[in-house]
Amino acid sequence: MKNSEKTMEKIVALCKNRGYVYAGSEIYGGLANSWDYGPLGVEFKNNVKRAWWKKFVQESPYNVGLDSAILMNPQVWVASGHVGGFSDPLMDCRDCKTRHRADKLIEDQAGVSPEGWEFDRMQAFVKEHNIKCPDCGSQNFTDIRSFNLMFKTFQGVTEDAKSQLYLRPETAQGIFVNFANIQRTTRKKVPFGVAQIGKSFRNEITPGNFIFRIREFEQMELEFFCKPGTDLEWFAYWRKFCHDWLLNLGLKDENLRLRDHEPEELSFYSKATTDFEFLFPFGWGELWGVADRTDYDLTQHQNASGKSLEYFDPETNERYLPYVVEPSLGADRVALAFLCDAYDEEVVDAQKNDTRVVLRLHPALAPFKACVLPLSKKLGEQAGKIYDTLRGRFMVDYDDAGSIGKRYRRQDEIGTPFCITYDFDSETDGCVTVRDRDSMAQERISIDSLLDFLEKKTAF
RNA sequence: GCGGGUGUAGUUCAAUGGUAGAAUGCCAGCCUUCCAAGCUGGUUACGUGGGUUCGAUUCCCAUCACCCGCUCCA
Repeated sequence: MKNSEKTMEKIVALCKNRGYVYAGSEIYGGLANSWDYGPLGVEFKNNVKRAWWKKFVQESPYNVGLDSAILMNPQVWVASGHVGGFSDPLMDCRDCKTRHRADKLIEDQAGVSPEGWEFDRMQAFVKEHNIKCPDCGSQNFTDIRSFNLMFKTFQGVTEDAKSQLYLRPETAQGIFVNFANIQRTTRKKVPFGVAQIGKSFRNEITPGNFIFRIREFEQMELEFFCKPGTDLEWFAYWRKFCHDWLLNLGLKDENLRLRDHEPEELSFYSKATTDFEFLFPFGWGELWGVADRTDYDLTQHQNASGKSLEYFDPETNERYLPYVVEPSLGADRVALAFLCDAYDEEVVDAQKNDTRVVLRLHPALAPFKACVLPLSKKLGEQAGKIYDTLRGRFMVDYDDAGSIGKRYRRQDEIGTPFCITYDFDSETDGCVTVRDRDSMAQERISIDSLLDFLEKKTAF
């Protein structure tokens, strides 16, 4: 099908109807932009995470894993810059109803950098210098409001300010504060990396687009520590590594673009950044940010904590703060990208207006690797034995309801790569028919070789 | 959060100031020897809370959610 025929409505509907993703808290009227992964969704997302972990940790000679706490000492967020800098000064134009960042308007129109200013000062400046709405020219702005993107919560049963904490807005800081622990205990030498998968929370001003921008989301981050001066080489290395990972899992290159940030676009801590963007039905959206963060984070934490985070290089007898290359991927986003990329409607018979919906997921990502189908309900007992055997090693489904064609279609729609049909000859010849989701080709193979077959076909 | 629109079975759509119908899906049974078959039966809805009214799914208000813009960046 054409990209233009793919719509979010279709994909969201499939997700809801088949048990990939449901609206959160639905029986209570829902909760804005919260989504629950259903039985199929959790398998799928786990497969995405597993595929990432395998490439970035298990198979990597450089990297080790970590699972740090969501709640951290609040000083972490002061040092990282999130408490001060993670809130945007926003004001709305009362006339044309557009929203703007006050600091950007000041910079654009007055040529003054308001970095570090209090909101009151910015607001006074906007009035004094006749800053205008860039859309309609009006000066009729609302007051500047602060939108701190961090979720606040409390530790302990009393809700006083002393025990106020934040839910982490990124997993990266858990890695930075553990840098010395990990280096010492693993005896890793620079260059090495620390990978982490976990939930993060941001009070996004405007979430939306299904699971693309949600307030509670999951990140898959790698912080790769290297010697200063080698950082740009490693940046290029990980940029390609990430690209290959996406392509090997079947993401179409034509729906992907790598956008290198212009120098003026770079974050204050970053020396180089590449955004991996995917062409969603709603447009290009960022999937993966690969950034050279220099020694910004380790410097901040070393200064704020007073603990040395320097690395001693035994080969050169030097001490230095490593530079960091950070490929940071949104798990929900990349899962959505795989879903959108895989979604297909194939016309089977144009005259009968017959189309089948196929989710062409990489077999390693598909929730079910196979579905066992008895050709007739009378064959249920024997087919059930095959199902029991396969279940021990793979996520497999079983379906005996309806015609065989209908059952194939059901599996196509949820992305199951193989259907295994037990028929009236199976008892005598010890073979079953394996039907391929994408080609619809059928192959007769022996029951004994099914495990090996699936092992080979669904590996990543 | 602001402005505009929407809200009836799982889904797609009806009707109505006197409590709702269809198609499809789903479940069960019969039938069926490899690509949405057929027959029979069954299941399921007025987002939530107020108000007006003898009575509201229908009118009004609020709230919640969704869609489109503003904003963002994993």
